Amino acid sequence: MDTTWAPPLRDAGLRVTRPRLAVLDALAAHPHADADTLVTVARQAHPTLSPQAVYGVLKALVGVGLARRVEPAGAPALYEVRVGDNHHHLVCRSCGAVADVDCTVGAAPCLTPSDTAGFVVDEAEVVFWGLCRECRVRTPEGTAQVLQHDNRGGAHA
Amino acid sequence: MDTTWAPPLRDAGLRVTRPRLAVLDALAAHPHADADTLVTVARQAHPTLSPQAVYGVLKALVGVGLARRVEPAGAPALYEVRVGDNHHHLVCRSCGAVADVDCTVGAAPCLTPSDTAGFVVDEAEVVFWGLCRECRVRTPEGTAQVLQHDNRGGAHA
DNA sequence: GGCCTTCATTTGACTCGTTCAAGAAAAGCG
DNA sequence: CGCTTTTCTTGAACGAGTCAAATGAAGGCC
Repeated sequence: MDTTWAPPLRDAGLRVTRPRLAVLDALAAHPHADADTLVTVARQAHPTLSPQAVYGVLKALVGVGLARRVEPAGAPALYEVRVGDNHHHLVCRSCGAVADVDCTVGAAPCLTPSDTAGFVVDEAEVVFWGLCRECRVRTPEGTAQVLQHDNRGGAHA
Repeated sequence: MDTTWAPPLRDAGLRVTRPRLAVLDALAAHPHADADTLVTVARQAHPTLSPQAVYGVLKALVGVGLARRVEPAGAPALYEVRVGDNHHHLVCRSCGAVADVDCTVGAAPCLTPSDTAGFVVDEAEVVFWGLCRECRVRTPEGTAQVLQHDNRGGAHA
C-alpha cells in the first residue's frame, strides 16, 4: 500500500516518510476523520506517531493539494483525500456524521451569487445540515440538537 | 435606541438588560463582527462589560433566534442580527471581510442535493470564498492566501 | 553502498477562542 | 418596595491547533 502514495508525494515535492504514508492510509480508510481519529488510526501502522506529527503531515498534505480540510461549524476540522473535484458535504447535527454530496457541476446556479459585492469568487462551499438516518431513528422527533445551529425559536426553560 | 430592542427581547422571553442592548447595538453597527470586536464596540455604551458577558449575551441571542452565528473556516465566529431569511456569505481569503449574498430562495437548486444519503436536510449553508475588491487591488496576482483553503488543487468555478 | 545536506518529526510549551462555575447584581412580578 | 429568578461578573479551565528547538530520517551525490 505504501507504493500507492509514494508517487503523488514525490510529484508534490514531498518526501516519502512513514508518518505520511500512515496518515494517508488512515485518511483513505476514514474519509472524514478529524485529527484525533487520524492519530489513533495511523498509530496502528506507526505506533510512536505523535499528534503534532499528524498536524504537520496534514498541513503539508493540504498545502500541496493532496488532502482537503473541511471545518463544519462547531466541530473539529475534518480531512479528506478526495480532491480535484468540488463536492460538498452533508453534516448530521446530532452525531456529526459527514457524507459526500456530488456537486452538480456545470449547471450549478448556486455557485454564482447574484451580487458579488466586488468580490472575485473562486470557490463555493456548501454544507447541508440535517439528521442522518441513524439519528432520525434514535430521536423520535427533533429531540437532539447537538451541533451548532440550535436556534429554534422555541420555549426556554 | 434602547427601546428598539426591548420588544424583541421580551417577545423572546429574555430580560431587557444593559449588556444585551449594548451588544445588540454593536451588532447592528457591525453586521459581521466577531466576539472580540463586539466587546470593544459594546464597551462604548457599557464600559464595564466583560468578554464573558458578551459571549453569554450572544449565546442567549442565538438561542432565541435574535442573532445568527457564522463560522467561516479558519476564523473566529461572526455574529449578525439579520435573521429570518436564509442568506449566504462572501468571505475574503485575504482580509476576512464578509459580505451578505441574498439567496435566490424559492428556486434554489443548491438547497436540494441530488443524493442525500439518508439524511434529512433542513438547511443549506453556502460560503463563497474569494478576494474582496481592496485585497484584489493590493495584491496584484493571487499573492495573498491567508485564510484557509489554500489548497490550489482543483478549485472550481 | 556510505556520506552529507536538507527536510521531517519529536518533544514540550504555548496561544487563541470559547466555555464552565460560583457568587453578586439587576430585572420584573406581585 | 421586597422577593424570586434571571443575568452579569470574576476567575479559572478547556480543547484544538500552533510554534520553536533539537533529534532523526530521506534521498542526492560520489
